[in-house]
Amino acid sequence: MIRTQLSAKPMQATYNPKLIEAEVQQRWTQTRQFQASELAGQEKYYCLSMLPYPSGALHIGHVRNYSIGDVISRYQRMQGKNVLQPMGWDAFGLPAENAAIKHGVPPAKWTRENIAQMRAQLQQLGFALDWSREFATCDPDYYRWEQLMFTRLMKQGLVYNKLAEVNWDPVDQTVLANEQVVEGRGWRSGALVERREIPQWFLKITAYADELLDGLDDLPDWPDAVKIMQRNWIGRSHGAEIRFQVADSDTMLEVYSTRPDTLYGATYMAVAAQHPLAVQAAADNADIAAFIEQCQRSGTAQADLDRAEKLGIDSGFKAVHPLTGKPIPIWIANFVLMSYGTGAVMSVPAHDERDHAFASKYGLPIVPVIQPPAELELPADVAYTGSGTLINSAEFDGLSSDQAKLAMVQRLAEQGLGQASTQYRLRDWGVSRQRYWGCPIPVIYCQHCGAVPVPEDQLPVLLPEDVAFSGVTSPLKSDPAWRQTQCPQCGKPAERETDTFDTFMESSWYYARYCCPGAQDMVDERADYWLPVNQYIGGIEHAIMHLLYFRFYHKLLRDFGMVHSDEPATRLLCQGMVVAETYFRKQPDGSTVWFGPTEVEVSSNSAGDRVAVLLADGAPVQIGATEKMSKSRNNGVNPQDLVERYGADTVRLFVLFAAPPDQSLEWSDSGVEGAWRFLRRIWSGIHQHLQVGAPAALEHSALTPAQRDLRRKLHDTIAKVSDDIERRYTFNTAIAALMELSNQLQRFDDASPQGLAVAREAWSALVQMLHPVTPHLCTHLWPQLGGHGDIEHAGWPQVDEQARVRDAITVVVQVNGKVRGKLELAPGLDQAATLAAAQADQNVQRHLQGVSIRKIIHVPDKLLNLVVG
RNA sequence: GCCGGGGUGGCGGAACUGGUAGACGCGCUGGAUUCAAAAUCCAGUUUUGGAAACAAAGUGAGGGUUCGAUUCCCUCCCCCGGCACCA
Repeated sequence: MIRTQLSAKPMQATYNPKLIEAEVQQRWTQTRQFQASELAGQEKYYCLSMLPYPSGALHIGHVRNYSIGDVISRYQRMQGKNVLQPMGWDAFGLPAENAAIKHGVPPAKWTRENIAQMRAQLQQLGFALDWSREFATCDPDYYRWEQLMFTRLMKQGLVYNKLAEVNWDPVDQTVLANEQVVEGRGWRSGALVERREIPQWFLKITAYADELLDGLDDLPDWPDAVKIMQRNWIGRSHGAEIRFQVADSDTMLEVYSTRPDTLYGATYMAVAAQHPLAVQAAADNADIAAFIEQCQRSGTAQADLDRAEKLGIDSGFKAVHPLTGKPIPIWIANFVLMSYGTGAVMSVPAHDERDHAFASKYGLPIVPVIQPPAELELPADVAYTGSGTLINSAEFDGLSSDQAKLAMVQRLAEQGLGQASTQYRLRDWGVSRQRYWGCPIPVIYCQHCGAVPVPEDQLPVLLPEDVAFSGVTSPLKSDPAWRQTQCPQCGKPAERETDTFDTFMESSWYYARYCCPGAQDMVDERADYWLPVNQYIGGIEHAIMHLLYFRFYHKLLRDFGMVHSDEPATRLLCQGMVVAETYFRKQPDGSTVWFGPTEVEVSSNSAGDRVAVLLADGAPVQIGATEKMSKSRNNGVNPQDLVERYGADTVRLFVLFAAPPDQSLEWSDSGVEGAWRFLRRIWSGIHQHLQVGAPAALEHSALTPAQRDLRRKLHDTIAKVSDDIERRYTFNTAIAALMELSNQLQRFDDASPQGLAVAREAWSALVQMLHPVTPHLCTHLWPQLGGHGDIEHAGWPQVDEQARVRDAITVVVQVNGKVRGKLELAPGLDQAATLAAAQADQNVQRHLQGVSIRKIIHVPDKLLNLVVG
């Protein structure tokens, strides 16, 4: 018999995770257990968890994400697959700049120290990661390829520059992220934020809108919620472009509408404050000028704009209705955005809620043109937004909405005033950020040649790392030596682009780079072995933006011939967030300081309200919303304390057991004790089992009923756990099933040779099934139970269907839908036999007295419902 | 505001395809063990009535479909995520 290093030692009576976890992890490192290579003869399985932002310390949300990935990876490995599970760092981004401001540490140094700390924490948790492929997105050897890609996209015409709005802090003279705008004010200065237009780079994701939308149909193993959200985000709609002439002028006002059938109901137009007509109107009208200025005074966040009061002012201009020829007023409105479509809309207050509210407020006419179906009863003074029959629409009266849409578009086309059009809600991807800690955008501005991509042989454009960072101006912008260069085309002095990329750029292609560490191009042929990703796992908060950019980038890589599939990941699991309460104090300067859950104590006051005090000074802090754990809210729970107290296996087991992965989890560590007790019971149960003696060979025909019961439980459990892990992703119910098996196994007290054989089969399978969840413990126990070799390569327990056959099943008897009895019956009984058994039951008899059975519903082997009266 | 998800015992959750509501775990109560405590083990634990058998109510609120609804439909309330510069 081959004895492994671990089995040579006698088993200790008590479970000591510290000892065995360190020992097992050391062995994994020595044998490079999880280093993956491209093995042609073996089926590959690429399991990828979203890469973390190195915020400084792992929080429970990370543990949840990576524990899920690790269970799937280890399960697939036990199924015989060649598994790749890599890890890296999404290392650029705002928090490093914030830390630099707060603590005076250069972002690069802060980031790299955080990475070292978090890597150590991940290793302590025992995830089966291939560390040989690790990288940080701030490594020049990573971002150089992203710069190369961008210059290639420029040459392909998939990149362009245009003016776009940003949040401008007029006091700090800096651009703010939406997150840095709090109630309309700059988070540090407290100044009212303004919208300001600056030139920015865009990627033409809209060129792929149709493919991104239609491709969702080819992703059966992505959650519906994600696909629906992406569909709505892309927002393909079919409608018409309609041109309204501005009265007494040659100017045409072009609008897009999905409801050309309501054209006769258009009683006014609305244009954005930045629209040329608005600017023109403001030139000789102080009120309009003041209104336009007022419109500038808000941030750019869409949610805030939607919630803001809808305001407008008459521009004084009139538009000519394209079909009636009548003049209608043109208003300037704060809810129309220049960056959307044409910056102008036609308003049909009778059939659009927002237009209705606006028209009511400003006394604009409301003309109904769609008659709702007769059976619909509608409250008065409300917009009817459905379809119906046309009225008040001249010769179009009587047509249905659908017919009218076609007819109106045809008429407009004949008159040269419009045509059918398909539009998308999706906007091109703005990738410019006015920040220091990001990937430099590889563009040189030349007075003669314009914006020129940095030639490939001059890449990467390195980000200087040893800088002093004040937080107001980017070191790139303030360093003339870095900025100044020569134009690659004409050789004359020129300036570098000082903006950096949106960090979504880095996280859009990292999955491909993991496949080919050290490749001398963006990716190489090894990507063809590993891609697409078999299982992608990450937070539901990434359902739209990251996952859309990720899909988009894959299509770009495909069109450059670098990958050969249409979608980056075939299966997706979105875990719910781990959320926790937040605690804060407002500073006199208007800023907010956030405190972590370990820094405060929460209790109830005499009025029964929850109050919190800061432990450090005993003074109260405010209790904020319950939100996802984040650096900015400081509400992350560090798993380190739990790992030190209970070991990694207990922590992994508990986060998986606490809730199904797709549900959000409000953090509380009560219950960790239960996970810990369970592992201790497994340990002591096996210890006792080994003490009793050696098991005989299993003889199926010689088993007692109790022995058969245990085997049935075991094989039911194998079937359930396999299904829960592989198909349902409900690790919580898989663990519950293993607990049930363990409970029955501990009660099974049978020292006979066959009893020990059945117990040994069950303990061994239990340890195998638990291995993906608590790998250290199971790796250690496997050889004790006589398992050969690595548990990773021992396969997955097989279901013995014979063992699952039952000779009796519970059938529920209902009378009028209420449970009145439970019968233990042989399987496969027909309705008559089941009814006979039910009528023999005393309690059922009681409920059948004095009534007659009117109807019988029989679900074989499950239920008998007697409808009586 | 718009899009997506959720709401079940004291708590986390289970019930997978319309068929036993509350698996599993935490907590709590009682008991065993102990000089004592911790740990461990055993029993109980949705609410109400009852010694029990059993009965009634019960899955955010209200309504509907059905022999039967946590599950399907409608209206509403609350919570969470996203909304294009947090990642």
